[in-house]
Amino acid sequence: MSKSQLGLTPVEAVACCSPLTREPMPADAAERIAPLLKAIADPVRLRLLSLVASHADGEACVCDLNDAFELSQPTISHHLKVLHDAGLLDREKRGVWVYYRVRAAALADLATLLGGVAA
Amino acid sequence: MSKSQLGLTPVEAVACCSPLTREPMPADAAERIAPLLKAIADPVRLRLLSLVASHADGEACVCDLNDAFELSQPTISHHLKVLHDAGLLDREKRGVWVYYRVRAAALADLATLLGGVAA
DNA sequence: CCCAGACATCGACATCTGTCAATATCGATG
DNA sequence: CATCGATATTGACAGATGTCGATGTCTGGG
Repeated sequence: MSKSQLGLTPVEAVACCSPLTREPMPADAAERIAPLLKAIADPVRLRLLSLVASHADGEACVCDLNDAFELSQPTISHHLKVLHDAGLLDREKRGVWVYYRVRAAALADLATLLGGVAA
Repeated sequence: MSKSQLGLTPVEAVACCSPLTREPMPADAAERIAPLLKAIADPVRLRLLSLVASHADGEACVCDLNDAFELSQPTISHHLKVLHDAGLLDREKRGVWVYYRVRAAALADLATLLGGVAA
């Protein structure tokens, strides 16, 4: 609970604090952005993103991705799903194989946003 | 386990895959970066970072930060510790009060790195 | 020297997360 | 249509994470 609800007069606001020079990130924006960051805040998923982006034509099939890690196939599939659900990877099935592609715009937006916080 | 350990000759490499056009992020880099992303992948910590950066002189005292959330003081203290341990916030005690300041360079590095993944 | 206030640490708890083995689904092929 | 290979889904489990109340540690003032 905030001190301002204790019936103090405004004048009693303590002197330790500096004023705001701009509006901080609103709570709803933070709630919207945090899941995207959670999606990439894992070493395996970071490498998956980078690996997909490093393939010719910007796309990679799952069999390539599986072989790049010492992890079970379901685990890689799970990480790909997390990235896809977050909107960071596009998914396309062609015949037996599934190809993933990086949504560059989404990543770029995140990068811009981070730069903006530091300003 | 990778297919290449099953005794297949190299020629049998399946045809579903496209080649790499650049080196993907190395595992050790991913292990180093992921903790930084984990640190900011939380709505409260995102708002804390933004709130500190939005204060005059780029610093804010904890009392200001506590009042901005409907969370207990230990919880805010915990989040500040996470950000500080990650190297994203500097901490300075002046008298009774503690002031936090954003390490802009660290955030900028992260932003650059994200932009680089999409490339 | 003791007290009050600012902040951190501790211990506990519910929830979320990463991982695997087992199994299901789906498309090509004989 | 029976089967095989490529991916996805499910269920289970250990460990990490966010939150709180209680308590500890400083620092300045009486």
